[in-house]
Amino acid sequence: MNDVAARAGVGLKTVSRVVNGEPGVAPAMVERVRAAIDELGFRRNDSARLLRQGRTASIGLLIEDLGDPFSSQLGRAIEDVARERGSLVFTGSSGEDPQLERDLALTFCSRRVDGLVVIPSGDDHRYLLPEMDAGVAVVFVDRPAQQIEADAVLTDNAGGARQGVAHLIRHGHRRIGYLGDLPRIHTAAERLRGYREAMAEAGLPLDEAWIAMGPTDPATVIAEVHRLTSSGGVEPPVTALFSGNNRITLAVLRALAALKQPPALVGFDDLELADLLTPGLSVIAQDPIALGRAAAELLFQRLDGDTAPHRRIEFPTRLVPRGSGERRPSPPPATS
Amino acid sequence: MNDVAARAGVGLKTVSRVVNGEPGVAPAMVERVRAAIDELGFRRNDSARLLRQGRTASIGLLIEDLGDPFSSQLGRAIEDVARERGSLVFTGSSGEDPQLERDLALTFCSRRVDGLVVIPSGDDHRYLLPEMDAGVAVVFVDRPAQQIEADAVLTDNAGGARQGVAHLIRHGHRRIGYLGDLPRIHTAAERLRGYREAMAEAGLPLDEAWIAMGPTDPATVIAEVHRLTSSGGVEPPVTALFSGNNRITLAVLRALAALKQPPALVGFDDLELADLLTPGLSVIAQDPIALGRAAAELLFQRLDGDTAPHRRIEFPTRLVPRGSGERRPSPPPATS
DNA sequence: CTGAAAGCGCTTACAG
DNA sequence: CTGAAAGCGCTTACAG
Repeated sequence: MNDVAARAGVGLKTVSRVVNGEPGVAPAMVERVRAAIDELGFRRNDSARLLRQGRTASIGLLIEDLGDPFSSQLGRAIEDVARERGSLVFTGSSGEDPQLERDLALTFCSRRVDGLVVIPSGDDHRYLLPEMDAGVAVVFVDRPAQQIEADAVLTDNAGGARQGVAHLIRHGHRRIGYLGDLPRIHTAAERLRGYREAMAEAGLPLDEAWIAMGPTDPATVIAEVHRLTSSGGVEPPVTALFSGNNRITLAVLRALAALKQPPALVGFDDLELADLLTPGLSVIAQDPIALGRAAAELLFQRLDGDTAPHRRIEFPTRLVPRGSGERRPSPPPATS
Repeated sequence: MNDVAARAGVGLKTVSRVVNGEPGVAPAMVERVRAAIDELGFRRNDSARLLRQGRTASIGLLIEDLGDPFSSQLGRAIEDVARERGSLVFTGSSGEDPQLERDLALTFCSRRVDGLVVIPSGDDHRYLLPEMDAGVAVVFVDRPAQQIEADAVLTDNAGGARQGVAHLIRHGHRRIGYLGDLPRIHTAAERLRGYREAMAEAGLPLDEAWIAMGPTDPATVIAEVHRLTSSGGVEPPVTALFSGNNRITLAVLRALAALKQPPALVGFDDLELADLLTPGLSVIAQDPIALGRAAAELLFQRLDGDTAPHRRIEFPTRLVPRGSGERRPSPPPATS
């Protein structure tokens, strides 16, 4: 900018005015400055500008894995809102690692992002308190903050699981297996709660052996499916399964493909090809785009000065019956 | 930092030394500065630091749609490399809109990102020349730059399509339909070329009516599938289809689900549930993670000062036979 | 309508 | 081992 001013033979402030389209500059001056800008190929350095203005017009998005469809659709929605608000977004994948989540969050804060949208992995977010006190707006999505009070945009996880399990019960199932993620993950715990509630509401007994909360790698999930559905495992086998997230559902589908009489199945989270399977996959769908939009809008509301108490927004789920969840129970092999 | 210096009763530079862990500070001083930092809750402002250092330790990632699995997996790979290099990444979805691509790219450049990784939508990237001259490193992925010379990391699109179509020919097909994206998109044009080459190599005649390059919304694709495969459309109907990308493949699968005698199908790009369909979906798979890694690594090589001529890296595709592409031709309805 | 001075929060290049 | 001065590229608050 200095160079432009020198070249045009004007003051620095005049260049600044022209660059920012501020009024009150003589047309001849504007012309001279414009020419100098073109000759020098000048472009305003927004980082310097924002440093002086005391904000960065950027937000940080902390997700589990950018490569996961749920996260990336949520991210896209946030990106869109940010653009409407003239903000740029930094993304960072924590890979379900609390330490990495913390490092990334603090790195973003060191860059002085205006705000943070986070799908948390960790179970203690007190490390964010100093940052929030310093004025960084923070909104949690998909899972709430732990150990601190903060805005949260969530799916009704318990309600969704209850809805899915009730659907299976309505189709005649009494022994229903549940495959979920580690219970330390909030969504996993909530969904398990929904399963228990649905069973209790229907007055059905529940055998703890029907519940598998654990690592969700395909091998483990497949082994659990076998334990739940074939003789040699739980006795009598379950006639239906509820799977707690899309990764688990994928593994369950692969396990069921090998069975002659597969149990009924409802999965939490929709999958792209779910309607093209035989039978179609019945799911409890959540809406990552709605979650992302709501989170970003809440964040910008806070940045606009909204200091109302922390909000907790909850989105309902949607049951999508496609076949797999409407299969009737087959009599247990032992009795047939 | 000024406040910390005042509080600790030391010079600004001493605080800077402690904060950055530079050697040569008396232990007692370090202690005093540390204490002041804790009391004030001070955190270094990296944006200011980087402004002084003349770089931003951030790169821009310009993709078509963060919500698309191909883009987001590629993005995740770039994120990982960037983290290894101490860089943060801004993401922006251009939504296949050249104007938006340009706006986003220039916005990133105004923030003075060190480099740009771009999956281009537009057909003229001369707007980037001034930025590249100013020192911004740019690497194109998935599609090459247009009208300018630049580094590019690509998939062997023509080779992949040729491989897929040859696979169909090997299984007895002679009339093969091709459903692709708009030919102005580089990958679409290349894949069509591969189709033509495979047909020519096999000495098969090719009817231009077998080719549908156009909008890829589901309704249009489904209509084209009907035109190609049912009587009343091309005569005689094709016995196999090659679909040019994952979005098209999805629509084709939905159209085929309604047919009693579906044609064989090979799709470009893999899909998550492809192996669970009946029959399994045969695909030409590309590797978004390898593309992303290679692009990011090339970018950082450039940032490290590598000034070798522009490079063009091409990754091979992989044919994954799963059933749909191995179906033999059924005799055309007219002859049966 | 125009511009010189001070400052955003840091680091660089020096001097002591 | 320590720190005062200048500067990164802009804007803010003023004075003319």
